[in-house]
Amino acid sequence: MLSMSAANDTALSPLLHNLNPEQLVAVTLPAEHALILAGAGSGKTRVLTTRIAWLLQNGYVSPGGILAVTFTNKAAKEMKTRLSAMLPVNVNGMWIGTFHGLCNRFLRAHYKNAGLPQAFQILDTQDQLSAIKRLCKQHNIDGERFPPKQMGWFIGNCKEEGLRPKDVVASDPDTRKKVEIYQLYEDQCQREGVVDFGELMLRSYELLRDNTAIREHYQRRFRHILIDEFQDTNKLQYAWIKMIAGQGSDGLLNGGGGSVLAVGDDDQSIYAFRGARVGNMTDFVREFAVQRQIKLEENYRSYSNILDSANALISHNSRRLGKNLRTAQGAGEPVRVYEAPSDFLEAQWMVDEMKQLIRDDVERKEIAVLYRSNAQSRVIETTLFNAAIPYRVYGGQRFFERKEIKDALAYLRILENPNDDTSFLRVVNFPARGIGARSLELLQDEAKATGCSLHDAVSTLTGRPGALIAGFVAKLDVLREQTADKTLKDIVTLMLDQSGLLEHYRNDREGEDRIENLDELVNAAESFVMQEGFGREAPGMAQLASAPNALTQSPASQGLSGDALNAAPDEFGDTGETLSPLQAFLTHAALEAGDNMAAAGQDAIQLMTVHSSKGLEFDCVFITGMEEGLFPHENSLSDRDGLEEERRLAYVAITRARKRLYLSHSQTRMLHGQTRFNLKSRFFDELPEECLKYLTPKQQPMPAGGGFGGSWGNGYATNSGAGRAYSTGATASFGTYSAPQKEVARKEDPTGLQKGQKVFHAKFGEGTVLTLEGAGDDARAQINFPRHGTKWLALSVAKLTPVP
DNA sequence: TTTTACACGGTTTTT
DNA sequence: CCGTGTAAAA
Repeated sequence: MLSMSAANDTALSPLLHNLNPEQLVAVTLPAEHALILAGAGSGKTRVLTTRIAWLLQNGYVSPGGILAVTFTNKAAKEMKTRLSAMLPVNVNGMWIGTFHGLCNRFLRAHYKNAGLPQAFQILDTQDQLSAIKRLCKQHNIDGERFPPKQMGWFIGNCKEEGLRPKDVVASDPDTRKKVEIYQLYEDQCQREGVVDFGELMLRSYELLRDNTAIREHYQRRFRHILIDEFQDTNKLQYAWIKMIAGQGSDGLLNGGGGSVLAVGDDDQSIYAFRGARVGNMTDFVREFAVQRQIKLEENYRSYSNILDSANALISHNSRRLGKNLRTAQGAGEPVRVYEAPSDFLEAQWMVDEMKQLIRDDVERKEIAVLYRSNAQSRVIETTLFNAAIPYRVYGGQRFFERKEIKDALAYLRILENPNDDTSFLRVVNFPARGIGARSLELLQDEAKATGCSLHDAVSTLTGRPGALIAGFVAKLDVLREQTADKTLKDIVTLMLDQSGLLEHYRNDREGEDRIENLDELVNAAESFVMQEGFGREAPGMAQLASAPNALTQSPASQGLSGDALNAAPDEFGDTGETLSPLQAFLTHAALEAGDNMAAAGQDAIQLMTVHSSKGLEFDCVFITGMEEGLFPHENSLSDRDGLEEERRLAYVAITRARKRLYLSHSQTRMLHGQTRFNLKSRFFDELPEECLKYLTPKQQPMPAGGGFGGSWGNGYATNSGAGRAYSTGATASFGTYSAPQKEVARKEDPTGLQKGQKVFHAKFGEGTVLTLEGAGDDARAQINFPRHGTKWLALSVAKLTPVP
């Protein structure tokens, strides 16, 4: 069995059926470091899961020897589901999860070594921000010079770079102050027993780095490490992987670590803005001395007109690892290009087109609208709404992030940890109890002076404010007693009642939705208990140990005695320490903010940003707002890396489509209350003509000497004009999409400038006008200066000379 | 303490 | 245009 070759396996194992040659190679790789370049729609997830199943089935590794890391909970869940469909294995016991989820698991198991309380709570971004705000107020830090948001960003970045306050090189006073705040923040978190997302990663990394026994244990244990979406890893995550794989240039390598299989696609790297480093892919190849790179280029998703367009577009990027998608499917339909006079009419056209598609029996959920920025969804939503077409928007507020849910969670957290000051302050006066800012200031001063938590400082306060806060604390203490041996569901119910949250919203005329959500929280608690099997078996780490024969029916199970599943927790004596259901639930809430889709219509048009479309696919895709300044976004135009990321974004968008792809752009667009004139995106020029079909007459290319890019109707320039057309909703009268654009006499702009015109600026030199905005004194122009990038200039201030 | 007014800023996002 | 957040008034 063990000596069986891959070829024989193919014949015998149904696992390997229907894999193409490259996929088969990837799945059956020997135990060595490897990089898989998996193009869009090339069956990446399938390869990853089949690889794990294959390793397990052939007894090359036990379930405990696998470490599989993803970025999103969704991806982790998908992997688990597919894996358990292939093999009778207890996937919940396996180390398959997100970076943060796995770090959490790791830190819980070794909380003592990590210097954390067993029940540490996790701060999400909101919590982190309010913690920083509180800290700044406490220490009289100028919120103007050091905005809390930026501080959060600064702290997060430091952690991603693996830098503690002492490690940050601060040359200027501003940075020194920031580092000081960073240190204060760290102290505060430590004191309150909370960690933010960055801390989960960094603390895990440091523990591995500094504790030889633990490091070597995990290096021995994880024989196969699989990383999904490798192009999205940041510096710290890569360092973490090196550490756990026993592969590093920092003297901590011992060669005994497992094999790393990195799966990624440099062309789909779209998260540089949040710290992702595509460079990790090349670093990985170098530092791990990777011998095998496998390219998965066979695309099973799209027809070739779509694929060729994507290939042509992305070929304009430099510094690629090099990859070209191909398909066995035919050319398919051409990519349709549409130019609208206004964003509103663009939406109108799109809705008309959708109606036709729906008439042709395309399911609504197979139609997706992609846009670069969220602001664009508004017009589309209203148009769809008016047409009574069901739709759903991705990326709204998520369940555990809603205000009322966060309030409820804060109460629960205080029950668990009375020293959680963030949660304390959040709900001490909500619902209102007559505890004002003044009283809280006194309390905070007292706590600061004594160095204790707000909860512990309460007894020192006197007078009416003191009594009120003491009352609040007493109430919670009673509630803590009451809930001590209750089920999670009962705890939540009791809390909702005793805190007065439910009553508060019952008295609120508009509180119905909130009550509904709070009810949903009770349900969530109940189903969480069911899912995790609390009350029957020991939770958390113990669950891991309770699955020695996970592969019960597998022929390989005989080879699994002395399984790493058992070894891990036992060796460190952590199995006895388990999280209470409430603690586990709170962790779950922080780590999985829940569904971020709007209420699920059964069959609805899908609306989302290009970013959130990654990993999804649809029969028909509309990519809207393909305009200069929007896509590529103006903020990304200044440097080449920015532009290349925009191009990858467009590549991701295009490769979402299976059968039919529409690209549309509009001459005018309402943005920030002003009508903007946009040129069509440069990306159009990078697509192969033979794959395209113009639904509107093609714009004239911009003459080399500057000049004028296309025409726009002045009639759409005013708000009222667009507004009127909008409210009539007279779809029949919008015959614009087949009719050629009216050639409107070009009115001389009062500023004397036109788009595409070359101008001269004393400082920036010669440039081209990209966008004109506003009028009179507010008039601004976006100008691209080849030497200095793209600038926004106020025309009333900047001295510009037109160049012929 | 709650309500109302004005200023400000506005890519992309997961954990 | 439109939501957020802080400052002033009821």
